[in-house]
Amino acid sequence: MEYENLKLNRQICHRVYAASNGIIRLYKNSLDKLNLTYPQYITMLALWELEEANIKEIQALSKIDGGSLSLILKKLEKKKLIKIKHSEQDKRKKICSLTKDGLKKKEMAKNVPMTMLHKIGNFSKEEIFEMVRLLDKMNAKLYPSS
Amino acid sequence: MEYENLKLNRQICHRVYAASNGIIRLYKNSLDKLNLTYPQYITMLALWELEEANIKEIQALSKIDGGSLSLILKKLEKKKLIKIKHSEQDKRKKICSLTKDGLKKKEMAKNVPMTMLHKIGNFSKEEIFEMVRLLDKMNAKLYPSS
DNA sequence: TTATAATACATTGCATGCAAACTAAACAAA
DNA sequence: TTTGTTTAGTTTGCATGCAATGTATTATAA
Repeated sequence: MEYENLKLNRQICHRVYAASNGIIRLYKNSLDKLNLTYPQYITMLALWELEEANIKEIQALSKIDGGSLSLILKKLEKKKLIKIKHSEQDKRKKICSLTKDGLKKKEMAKNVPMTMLHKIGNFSKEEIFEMVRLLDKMNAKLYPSS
Repeated sequence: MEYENLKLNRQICHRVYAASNGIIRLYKNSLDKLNLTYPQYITMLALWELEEANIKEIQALSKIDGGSLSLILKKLEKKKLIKIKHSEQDKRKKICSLTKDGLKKKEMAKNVPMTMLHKIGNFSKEEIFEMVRLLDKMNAKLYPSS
């Protein structure tokens, strides 16, 4: 059939799209308790890991685009979870770091990943490993820089 | 380490999120030529498949939420790709169907799926099959109704 | 039959996602 | 040094994504 490839159940892309939206929706319960949206949570994950970083570094790790990140960081600053200061060496750069509250939130978020992993399905270790491998292969193509 | 699970490279969810955004960005080139955004394209895929359907049916197949879909369908109607009429049997329902232009666009979109599949990586048939299986397992949990 | 609940959509408010345009600072070449 | 260019971030405009609210319309229970 000429149009067979256009059927939705043939689309990997649509599955990823649906999964991503579904996962974010599922996170909402846990993240509401932390007073974080999903992209804000991803940004905090990056900062909990880097501790101190400029925006470009956060962008590279979080894979959130600069425009969105700019706004997200401002909101996190307003929530007093992070501090933003200008770099002395390079005044174009801004350096983000955690506040005490931001670090405290890390403790509160400790169990979120495991909770979520269970919620998205009963995957075996092998399945998770394979899923990670396949998604990494895809993301390597989608984000050539990183 | 207590916080090891919070590292971004441990997150399946973040990989899916990054992949979804990356894929949509990648689609843009192809979809610009069709004058469709990604969600509009997904909606058209659903209608090319269903030919005629009410909003709830489109929602079930496309997995786009009702609020967004409502607006997307209006835009597709404005582009003269679809027609929207009220159901006679049940006046709450709206029936969407393709116009000639909408059907013509199907022909123009014919090769988009294959083009995109190549762009997201060199996956073997087995890898694609496994990816589909794993994503379907996840989406079954995320969209229990469908 | 009438009050009540459920259903199908529409609308609203807020938070991205993203391309494009813009600003300021650092670099590089002539 | 002066000019042109790259880099780091910001801002803007448009299109979702989504929960919550609102509105008809239909189905149901008393």
